[in-house]
Amino acid sequence: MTEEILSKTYDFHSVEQRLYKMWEEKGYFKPANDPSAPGFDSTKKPFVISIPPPNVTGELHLGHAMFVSMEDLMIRYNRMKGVPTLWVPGADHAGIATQMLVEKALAKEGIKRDDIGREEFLRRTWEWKEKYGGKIFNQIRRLGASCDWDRARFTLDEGLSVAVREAFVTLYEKGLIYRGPRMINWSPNLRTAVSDLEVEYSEEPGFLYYFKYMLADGSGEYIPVATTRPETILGDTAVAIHPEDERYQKYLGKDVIVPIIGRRIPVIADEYVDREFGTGAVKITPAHDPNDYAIGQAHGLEFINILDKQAHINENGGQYTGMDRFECRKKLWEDMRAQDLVIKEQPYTLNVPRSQRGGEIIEPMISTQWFVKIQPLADKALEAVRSGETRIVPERFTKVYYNWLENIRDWCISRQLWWGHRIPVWYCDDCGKMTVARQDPTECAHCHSHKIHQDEDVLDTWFSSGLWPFSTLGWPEKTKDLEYFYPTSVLETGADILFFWVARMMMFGIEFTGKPPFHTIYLHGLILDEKGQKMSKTKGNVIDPLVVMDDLGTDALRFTLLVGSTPGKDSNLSLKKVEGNRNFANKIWNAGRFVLGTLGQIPAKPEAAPSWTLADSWIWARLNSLIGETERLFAGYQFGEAGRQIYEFFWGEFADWYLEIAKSQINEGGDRAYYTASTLVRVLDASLRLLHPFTPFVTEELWQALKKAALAAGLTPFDSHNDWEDALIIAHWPEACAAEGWEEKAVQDFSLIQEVVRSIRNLRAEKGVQPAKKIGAVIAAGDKTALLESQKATLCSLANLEPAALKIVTHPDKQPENSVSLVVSGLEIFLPLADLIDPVQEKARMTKELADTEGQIERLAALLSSDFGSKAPPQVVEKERQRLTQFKETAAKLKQQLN
RNA sequence: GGGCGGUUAGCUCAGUUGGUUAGAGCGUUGCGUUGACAUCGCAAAGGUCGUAGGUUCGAGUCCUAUACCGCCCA
Repeated sequence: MTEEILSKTYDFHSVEQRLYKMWEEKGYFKPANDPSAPGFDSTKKPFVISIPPPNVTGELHLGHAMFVSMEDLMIRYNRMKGVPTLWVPGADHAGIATQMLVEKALAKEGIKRDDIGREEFLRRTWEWKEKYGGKIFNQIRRLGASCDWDRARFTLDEGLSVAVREAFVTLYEKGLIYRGPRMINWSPNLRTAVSDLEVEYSEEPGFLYYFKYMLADGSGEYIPVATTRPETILGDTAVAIHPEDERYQKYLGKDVIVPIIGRRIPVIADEYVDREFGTGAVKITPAHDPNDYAIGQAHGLEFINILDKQAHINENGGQYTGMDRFECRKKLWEDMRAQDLVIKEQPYTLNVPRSQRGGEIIEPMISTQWFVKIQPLADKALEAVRSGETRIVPERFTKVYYNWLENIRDWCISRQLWWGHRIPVWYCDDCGKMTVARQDPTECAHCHSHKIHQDEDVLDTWFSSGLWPFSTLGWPEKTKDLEYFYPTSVLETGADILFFWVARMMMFGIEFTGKPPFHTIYLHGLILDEKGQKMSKTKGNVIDPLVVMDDLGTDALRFTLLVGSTPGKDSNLSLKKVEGNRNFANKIWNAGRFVLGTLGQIPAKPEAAPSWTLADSWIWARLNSLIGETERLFAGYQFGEAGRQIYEFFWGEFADWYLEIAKSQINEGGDRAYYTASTLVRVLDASLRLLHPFTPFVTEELWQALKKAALAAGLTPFDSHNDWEDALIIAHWPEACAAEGWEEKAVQDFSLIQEVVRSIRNLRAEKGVQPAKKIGAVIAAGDKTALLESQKATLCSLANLEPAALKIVTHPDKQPENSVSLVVSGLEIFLPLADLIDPVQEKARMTKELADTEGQIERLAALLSSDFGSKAPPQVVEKERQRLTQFKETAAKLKQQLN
């Protein structure tokens, strides 16, 4: 008897938090083989994942839910396989995002960050972090993440800050970090530089402005020039033409006059100029356009910066000084029109650079910043993937990775923010030289002056994230964790941060540890809404994972995310799907409830050795083949497909068929009941093990009940040589039993029984036989007579036949009277339903069936006599030959009945 | 401009070494409920796998071209 009464539907509310607490308290999230614990075995290869650190002040979204589900699946799978696993959690300080958040909060109090100063601002940001920083961790816990919380790290932790210092100084010492004025992307609102990656380009309607560049010689002649950004005219230092452009040859070497402000600038020739674009002559603004910057350098032009930090016109803008950039655009153009310098404006689609954060228009500017000389690092990161040391899944992203690293540009790492790792460089007020140090210096390394001050800037957040896989394990210290757990195993994250994060970890990992930080990069796609659109607050189509978990359960959400897509592909999520998987969780629950219920109805011990029914053998064979398939799919990172197959097996085979048959087998009592229960327990156990990485909560809860009841009944788990473990989370992953040779036949035989049952059900439904009404049947089974005879009980219960009226014969003496006949895979089934049937209709049905069958015969005969017969592999041909034979039998029987 | 992905049932998607009548869930239709589950069961309808060529005994699957949608890079 089972003591436990399980609720009729699975109540995830009462389960999830309790189980999570239990797992954590029992230490299951910690590595089974810990280098700091006694009995450590350094020869065991661990499985390690570093979590993609979410923003410390962030809120859980589906992207998080996706990676947590995926990583937890891999971790749980490996843990169950007995591999020591470590999943390192943590959070990212997210410089820009967090600073913006805090500034916004301050703004509500009417405070600007400059009002309170750096120190106070940082104090308040830490306060904010302490207050809200734990939130995201708790939300990740709700997803069931089995990470080792004791090892949780934060990018601004002391240890990680040491790592950042070490990395910066090392790179500096190797000459891979430099400081200097370069063309960078400036975010006027944030008043900081951002990297190339943090700029997004959007196509927007605008104008191409045509105007006159008057010659300086007073001839009244002009060169027509077009631009999309007239305000940059203020910073023009040349007009360029193509060297072979005959239209403008005559102006080469002459000077022209910058409109309004009157500066004399040269006309130069450069191959870069596109003769087809605009007028064929272009203005050159070396300080505010990346292409012009290159030309400016090549031709030794003057670089005139016309913008200040807020993108207002600076003192170089003459009468426009102090004006906003867009205001200046208008005003300048009006003034030029007044002076008859304007030719025309033409509608034009612009490619506008916008900030990834906030969306404001980014200005290319020259600014003194810190850079990483990236090519040497990129080369090594390329090589690691080319050599196969690190593999990218799905493979097609390999090309994207190559492409980016092959064309990479130096990385601007300084940010004019306060929240972040301050650049470890001190400037001497006396000798002017720099001191770059791991420890805060008290004096200048060159002249020993004490008048030094630290660089005001902080590092790009991704600089510290790039160190994540090893900084979290203790680097640069040679900790035991680092030694044992590094390199990590799989890096799992969204395909959208391949460049931002993954590539940078690869570069830094190899540079600082000599090893790529992981052997596999697994990328998942974006989660879109059910129509395939990006979720956004403005569109109002955001699905909040916390709400979904509240409404439908964590397992349902996880299963949906895991099974909903294939590697690297975006997937559309709809609540309908999650609902479907909530139903699946409930199905698991109720199948479990049924199995538990049977355990009270069986004898304490069997009397004889087991004799298995066809159904027992069938479900066992199917289970074993499922285990093998799952193994194969997991090895190829095909988690979604694995989940789908387990789902199909559990619902479509175990619950729909085996459970139904088990009911009558249990009713037989005695050994039959005992061994049926034992099969139920073992198949359920294995299923729960296979499902656990996908749906950890419902499986654990049910498994605990199963274990208790099975122990009471003296039944073993799936692997009968093992005892029941303490918890499913650490239970052994099932291994398929070696095939013994009977499996194929059992599956084939059972399929035939299924077909017979289905066709009887079908005909009953079609003819409107009362579902509760038991009917009789005569089955002429030929060489399958013995098989059918042995499955009489099953047939009766599944097709609702009257046992006394079911006759299995080899051949019918004559067609039973008043019966309707069915022909299934060479068998003839006669059902006494004549009174329900219109003979004309019946004849039409059979005629059609015969025609179909003969069509198949024709098709197969043609196929077999074609080149297929001689060139296709023998097994394939044989398979078709058998089908042909069966169709012929069927046709013969149909003909006989029609006569 | 370059690259990648998608196009399979009304909808959302599976379908990884090419094997011959293409699968699931949802939705639709009909029937069904006194102990596993109505968050359910049984059954049915529904697809020339974007288009055009090609390779092959055989193509949803490989190749070429093309259309449309989406993404990335410039």
